[in-house]
Amino acid sequence: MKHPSECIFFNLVKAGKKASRFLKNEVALLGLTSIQTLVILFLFYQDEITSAELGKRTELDSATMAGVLDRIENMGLVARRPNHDDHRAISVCLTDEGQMMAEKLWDVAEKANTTFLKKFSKEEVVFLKGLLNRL
Amino acid sequence: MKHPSECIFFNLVKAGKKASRFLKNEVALLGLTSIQTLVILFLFYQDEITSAELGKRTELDSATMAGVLDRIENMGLVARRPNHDDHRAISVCLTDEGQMMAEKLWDVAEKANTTFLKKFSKEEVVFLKGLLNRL
DNA sequence: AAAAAAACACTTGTATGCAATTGAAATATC
DNA sequence: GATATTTCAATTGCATACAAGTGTTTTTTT
Repeated sequence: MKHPSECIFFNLVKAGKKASRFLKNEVALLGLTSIQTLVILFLFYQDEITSAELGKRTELDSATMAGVLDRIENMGLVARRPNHDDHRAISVCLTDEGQMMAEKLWDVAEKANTTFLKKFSKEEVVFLKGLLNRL
Repeated sequence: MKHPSECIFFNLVKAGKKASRFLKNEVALLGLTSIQTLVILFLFYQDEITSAELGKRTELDSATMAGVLDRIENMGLVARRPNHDDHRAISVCLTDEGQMMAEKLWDVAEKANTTFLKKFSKEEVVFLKGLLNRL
């Protein structure tokens, strides 16, 4: 390593920030952040899961998840419901408003993916995602 | 996009977090975070630069930079010195203690890079870095 | 030279990111 | 069946991330 800019940790953190900023700008009109968007997209794919399960899928720990849920719950997009199978757990559910928001977010996210990856060929995208998933 | 886990923003944010956590664990013994480490490595490569210049190189905005510098300055690793060419600016300099720390950090970072990328061939690493830099 | 615009470092406020801890409930062990 | 361990959701404390704004100094424009 001859220069810190060759450090893989720097490269990956930088790329993550760039991605987060880009998505944030795309969803800013809807009043959400990039992380709130990702949480809602995962709920849109599968609803009524526990906070722990949602945390595993989105890669958010329970401390961060609590805050994110507080905020999107206050916006009326999700609801915390008691879980009858396990009294320690909660079920996180999209409200009707949350469902409508999720549909909009899905469209925005798909377009943003395309725009963000415009310069890359399909093969490059597949290769990039494959490498990232192996980290 | 059939599943939110295919979203490039999710992939990149996740990879950035994984990288940050890995480096953080490697440098934890030295009492530093991953971002503090990267800032010191950039200073080790070129010392006595302004906060703005350091921010450009490390991709930290001035608000974040102020906090990071406060902390590593309190540890005695860097010093803020007046800039005689531009009275608005400051010069950020490694102290003697900071120099010694930087040498240790460089070694740790090099080893961590190797460990983190163990599964990947040289060609894959070059390709990955190339793709990340084009984002 | 005077006025306007830009750059520099910093602060504030809000949103993650994460280690460590808490209290309650479920599971494992004995 | 009583006890120990684990799991769940949440909180606290500290470290980024970043938009917006401040006061000071420099540069540009007129």
